[in-house]
Amino acid sequence: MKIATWNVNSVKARLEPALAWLKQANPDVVCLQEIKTVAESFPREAFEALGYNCAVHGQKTYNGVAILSKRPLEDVTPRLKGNDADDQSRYIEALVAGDKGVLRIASIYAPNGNPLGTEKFTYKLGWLERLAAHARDLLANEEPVALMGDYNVIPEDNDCYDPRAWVNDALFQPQSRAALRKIEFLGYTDAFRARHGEAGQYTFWDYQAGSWRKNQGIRIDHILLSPQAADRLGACVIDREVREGEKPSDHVPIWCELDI
DNA sequence: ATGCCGACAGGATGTCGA
Repeated sequence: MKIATWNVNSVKARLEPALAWLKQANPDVVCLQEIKTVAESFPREAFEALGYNCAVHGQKTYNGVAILSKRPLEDVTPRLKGNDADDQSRYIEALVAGDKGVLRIASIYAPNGNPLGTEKFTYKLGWLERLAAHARDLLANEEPVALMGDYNVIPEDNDCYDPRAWVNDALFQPQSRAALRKIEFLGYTDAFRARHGEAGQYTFWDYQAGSWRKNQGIRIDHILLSPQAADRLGACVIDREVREGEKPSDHVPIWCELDI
């Protein structure tokens, strides 16, 4: 099956480009982030017309995540456990069947965390800690799992155009990178890095300062696979040409093939 | 220096993103 993730930066503002990309890329499952709308206003019919079922954990104005799937979505679980007071919609998980097995898949929108020295950064680190705890619990099931989305973490120096430009940014702090690395050390595989060693492969380019034109991007959208999923990994590709289209998101889709 | 751009809510312009 082909699974993808894309921070669309408003599903309503991105509806036409999203539908065009879905028709062309034809993924079986898509995780969306920053849909910026409540479930009642999610443009469900437009996606259903392309054959997708929709699981939505929405929020007004900010955040919001969803999973689209051609096969039915079972065991749909919104919210990341570990803090009942957290009312930001940043996580939804579901179970989806493939031809050869079942995949547990999560759409993740980790907090940005800027500026440093504020509760926003503390919240980011706490959220990633909760994600790691949940990721660890999922490993006990020994099933294929894909935790995919906008982690808001630049893993390595070669995942940004200039490390010096990011040293004071929450996305590049040692604590943020350690939080992502902790999930990998549990046994999860960065699908893109498993298939590509080259530097300068980005999933986000800021709208400002001509970042896209100058290819000054960062790689912050990640597909993390449990061992049972990583064993079935095929290609992993960043659809960077989507950034060239009309009214683009500042993120582009990234997808992989799983033999499931 | 910390805007530049874009989306949102609301009906001007402040907040947020990364």
